[in-house]
Amino acid sequence: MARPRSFDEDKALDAAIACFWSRGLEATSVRDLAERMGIQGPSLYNAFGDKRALFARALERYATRTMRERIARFERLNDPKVAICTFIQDAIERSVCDPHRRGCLLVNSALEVAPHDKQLRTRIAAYLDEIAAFFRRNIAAAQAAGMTPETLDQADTARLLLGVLLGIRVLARANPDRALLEGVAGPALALLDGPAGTRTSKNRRGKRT
Amino acid sequence: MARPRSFDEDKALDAAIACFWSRGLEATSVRDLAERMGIQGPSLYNAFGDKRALFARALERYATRTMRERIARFERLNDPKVAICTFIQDAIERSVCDPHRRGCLLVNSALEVAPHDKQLRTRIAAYLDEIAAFFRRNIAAAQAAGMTPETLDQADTARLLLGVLLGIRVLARANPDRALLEGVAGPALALLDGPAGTRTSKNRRGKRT
DNA sequence: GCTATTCTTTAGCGAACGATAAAAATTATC
DNA sequence: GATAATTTTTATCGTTCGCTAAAGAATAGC
Repeated sequence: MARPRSFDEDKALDAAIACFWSRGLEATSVRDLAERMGIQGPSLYNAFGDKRALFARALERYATRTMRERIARFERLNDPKVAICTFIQDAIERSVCDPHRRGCLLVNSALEVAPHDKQLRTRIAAYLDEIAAFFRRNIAAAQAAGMTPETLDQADTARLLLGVLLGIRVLARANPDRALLEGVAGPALALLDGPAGTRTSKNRRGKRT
Repeated sequence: MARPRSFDEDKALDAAIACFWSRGLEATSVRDLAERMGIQGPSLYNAFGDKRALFARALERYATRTMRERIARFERLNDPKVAICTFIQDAIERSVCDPHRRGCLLVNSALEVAPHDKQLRTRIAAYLDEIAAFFRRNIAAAQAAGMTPETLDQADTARLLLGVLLGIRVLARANPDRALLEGVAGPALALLDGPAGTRTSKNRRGKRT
């Protein structure tokens, strides 16, 4: 009953993600977006509303395709401590091998966008909370499996790991040095093993390289 | 031998700091800056060069008047562990009582500016390194005083604390909740006391509120 | 094939951007 | 008071910004 859309909305969203990821929300122009998405400006407005709404859509897609995908993938390993360590180590690996220093779109948005936009802030806080919940869930599982000391507070340790993750992402924007980033992560991940001298075959992680 | 400047350069820089702190580098216009600095656009260009050069000057002044001032003030307490804890706790306090969520200009700049500007990135990395050096210096002093376990790696623990600080600052932009931010800091600061059960009158910190 | 509906394209709106040329104003030196 | 040097002011420059009106193109229902 009407002219069909001539472009793939998901592919267009992926192009928008790439734009926002590289330059952020404010510094990305609608013209840049339209060009990378392979459409004209008015088509963008027709399909997505305005730049901010497109950003919200892009961020939601990023959360699903990147953050949630990783959480699900690492949890399928069925080793909660490995899931946590792999998640952090994966962020370090990506930071070190990221010549344009794009970092994480979610972290970038938490800093650039959250303070100035109440609606997006709520969504961003919810995404961050999903990461904290992932950490907490796996800390609890590690404790239940006797791999991590019961003395660790689940909520606070999860918060620590979230803070460490964000810190790594920020630090990497200025200085993506592996020794530095692994230095940040090391003592936090070591907490999961408990104090030296209490380690058994159950709670010792493999050597981190 | 020439017309003298009619404005105070430091007061103008303070106004520029306020602008960049609230909205970042890109989102702050030269017109905003000139107005808040109480001068006309061309006077700004005459005195500081361009927007980027003004930003560099503002950031350097911020580093001295805010970051270095706090480091010096907390180190004058002559208790290395208290200096570290107070630094982190101070950042939390400021984050919680910050209705505009301005955060820390240095952290904001590390994320917004560092990836896109090599010169500023070098400076920002150096500022962050000053913070890491503060942490390391005081960890070493705490160990020398028998207040902190020798088993802690000085460099990595300092890096962890830097990461935690940055993480707190980012997290606060989206969700400046005291329980959340203190949850991030708590397990990291507890590391300085060593494992529960090994604590003596020398290594026990006061209760954190 | 006509109509109704939606999308795409062309063209451009007014506003804000970073930056500057040129003139007026203010000082020190002589 | 004249001169030279610097700052301040006024008035823009050309560009880019987010966004949109209007016209043309493509589809489904009849």
